[in-house]
Amino acid sequence: MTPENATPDAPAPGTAPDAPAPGTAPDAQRPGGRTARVRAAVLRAAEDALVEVGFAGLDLGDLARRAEVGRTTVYRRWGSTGALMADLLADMAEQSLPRARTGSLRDDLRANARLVARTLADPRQGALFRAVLVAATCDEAAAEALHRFYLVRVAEWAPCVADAVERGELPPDTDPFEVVRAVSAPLYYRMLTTGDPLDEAAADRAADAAEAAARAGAYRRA
Amino acid sequence: MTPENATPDAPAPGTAPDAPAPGTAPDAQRPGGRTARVRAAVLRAAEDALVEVGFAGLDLGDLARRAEVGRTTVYRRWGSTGALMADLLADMAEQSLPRARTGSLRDDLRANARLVARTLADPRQGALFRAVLVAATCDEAAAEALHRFYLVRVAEWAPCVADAVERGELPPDTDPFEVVRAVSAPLYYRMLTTGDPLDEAAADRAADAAEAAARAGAYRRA
DNA sequence: CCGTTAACGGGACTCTTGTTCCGTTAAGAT
DNA sequence: ATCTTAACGGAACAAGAGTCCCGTTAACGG
Repeated sequence: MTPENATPDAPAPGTAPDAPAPGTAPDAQRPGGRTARVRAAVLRAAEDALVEVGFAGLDLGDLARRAEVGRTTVYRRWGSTGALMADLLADMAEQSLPRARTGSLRDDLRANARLVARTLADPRQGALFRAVLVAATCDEAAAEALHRFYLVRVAEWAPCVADAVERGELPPDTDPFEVVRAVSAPLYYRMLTTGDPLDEAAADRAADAAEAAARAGAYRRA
Repeated sequence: MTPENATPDAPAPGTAPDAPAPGTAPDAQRPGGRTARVRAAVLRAAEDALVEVGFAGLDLGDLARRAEVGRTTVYRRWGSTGALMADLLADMAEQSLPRARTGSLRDDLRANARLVARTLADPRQGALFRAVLVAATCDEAAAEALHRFYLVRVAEWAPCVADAVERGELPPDTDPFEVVRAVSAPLYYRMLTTGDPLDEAAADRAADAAEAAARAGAYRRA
């Protein structure tokens, strides 16, 4: 993500050397300094470009210019915008913020809802998330990366719900993942299908609705 | 939508004649027979193409070939894929199915949830909806058309909730639109962020959760 | 039925996107 | 320090998307 402090051993996705001869060595090539620097610069440029022109307007040639990298390099290493998005999502998944621990289900869910709403409402982050969602509907690899990304995020917050179950606030067979998803869902739906703003009121309503439904047992397993 | 039985007076969106001279007549040109036929053929072709290659892979030249229409015509009348999607969405908005009237809030909401789930799970309809959502995040005109589309759909089902309020099943100041949206939201969220199937169980859970939250007063106004 | 002109359609043209070729640079091993 | 070669980058090339020009077709008004 960030240019310099990227993990230097970050491996490119499924990439073959220049001439992918049929009998080449299996894997693990040369991920050191320069390669990592190029990757970081391109991913950073991709973020900028996504915010400005969205996924549909993404052009690998333009990316190369922004990242001050050879056009050929970008085409060779990622090949398609979808593959690049998958790589970017893998990078994003490593930056989840830690969940809240207020001790109250209501406040934990509200904290989550407000975080999501703030993220989606933020000009840069919001545009980035929309672009990434778009990419996932266009490219299979990006879709898988996106699913992993949300799995990581939801798993981070699920313990809030599990703790509430433990405390007896919710039915014992409540599915924590479903409750966390129920908090985000209305916010994403609103962003996509209406032009209404994602303010704190909307966030709190989403959290409270999820909590009420969970208490009523709407998210019990099987 | 369908090739032949399209309304013959369907107007193209904001379109100027071949040479948009500054002092031309205001509007309402010549929407008769041929024009309407071309529009229907192109919109139909657009649906097919969206299902096959998605919004990102949409190419106006290819559309012209599919619709057996001059390439120039497509570029002139719509100009961009976004404008074409806006036109397609306006067309789709006229085809809402009527809401359920079971007399029970629970069954009405379940009927709505199952309809949404079936639509999104359908190979053709689902792909079309995903493509349209993508278009809305890429193009301002398409976004507005999409908002109108969902407003129409939600308004069709809102009376189910209003009737339940009338019957005393829900708090009197419940916002019917928000309840209807709460039914769809988890289904869209699931489609986008996980690979899980949209089956009847998921639909029923979405409906029941929305109902429980509504009963608890989570969707009261102000 | 006839005239006017909005709208259509073919073909040439341009500019952008993506690929290929090959020489250059620097990572990693000895 | 030196060698090997993975990975980078420039330039030429091919393919395709979008635009322009201008002749043709068919709505709509009289």
